[in-house]
Amino acid sequence: MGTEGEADPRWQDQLRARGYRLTAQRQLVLEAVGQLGHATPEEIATAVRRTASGVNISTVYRNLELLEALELLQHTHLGHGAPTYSLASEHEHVHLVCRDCGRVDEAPQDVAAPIVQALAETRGFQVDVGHLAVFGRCSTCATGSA
Amino acid sequence: MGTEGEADPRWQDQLRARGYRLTAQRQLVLEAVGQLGHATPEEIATAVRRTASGVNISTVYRNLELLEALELLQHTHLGHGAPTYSLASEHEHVHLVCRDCGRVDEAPQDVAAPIVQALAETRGFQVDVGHLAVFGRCSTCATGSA
DNA sequence: TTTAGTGCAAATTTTTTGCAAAGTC
DNA sequence: GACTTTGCAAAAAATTTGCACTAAA
Repeated sequence: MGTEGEADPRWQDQLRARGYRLTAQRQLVLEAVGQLGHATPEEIATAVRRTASGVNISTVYRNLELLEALELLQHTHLGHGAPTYSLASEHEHVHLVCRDCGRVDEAPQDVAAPIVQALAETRGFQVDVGHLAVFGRCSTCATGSA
Repeated sequence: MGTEGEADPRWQDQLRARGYRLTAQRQLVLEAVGQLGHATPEEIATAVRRTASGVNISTVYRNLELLEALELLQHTHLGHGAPTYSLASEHEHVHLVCRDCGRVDEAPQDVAAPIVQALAETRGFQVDVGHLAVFGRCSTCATGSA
């Protein structure tokens, strides 16, 4: 593992190869997602604006959609209505969402191997591990109460 | 397994015991959720209105919230922004969401047993199996294309 | 009768869209 | 220069809230 919060350096070529253009906003959105980890569009917009003021929220939305279509990003529904985005290259893990404190932790994808295999064998269902969100209570909250 | 689309018959007492009242709208919402399976607030409202015209969407929202607080219902985030509700008593299964056709299938919770155990042991994380949504491609979509 | 619940309409919040101006290739 | 992308403002969706009225207990 060497990539921490960094997207595949060739993403700019991927963009151009498909006729899209490289813009500052796009770079910033991708960077912000890489740095933030799991972030909602709103959070991403805020982060982006810390660098370049005046980047519009709709631009963030449009770029998140584009970057996801290019498979540079992926989104998962972790909390309530808020979708959270992260780099596709970092998505090879399982999300652990604590329903009490709301914190999002990560676990290596091999913990999911048994369920992946079981579903593939019994029903031919191909699990997208990067999208796997597991809800429950983290150790901190579990020991704290009940 | 005997309960299909039916809530615990004592739910009315549970309501009253906590000082809430039994209303037609509440009954209808609970029934609709039981019949629909995985349904968004909008779908539930539509279903309810087939029986009693004129039930307001905000009433549906308020009752979903209440019934969930009473643990008669539970919601999960399966698709995009839409939370889907189902009876708590039927929630003892894993949701399989196909990212191509969008269909939601169910698998018995034991397929999740290994991951539940692994997370409990390695990190003390208590998985809420009823909330587990697994994304991927169903057998139909998987064989159809690539 | 007392207090909770409903309907309705208005306010929020979140996301999308149209279009002229600015930017990239 | 041609064609994308952006910013802005307005439009849509999706939820939530305030309040007078209705209804359950």
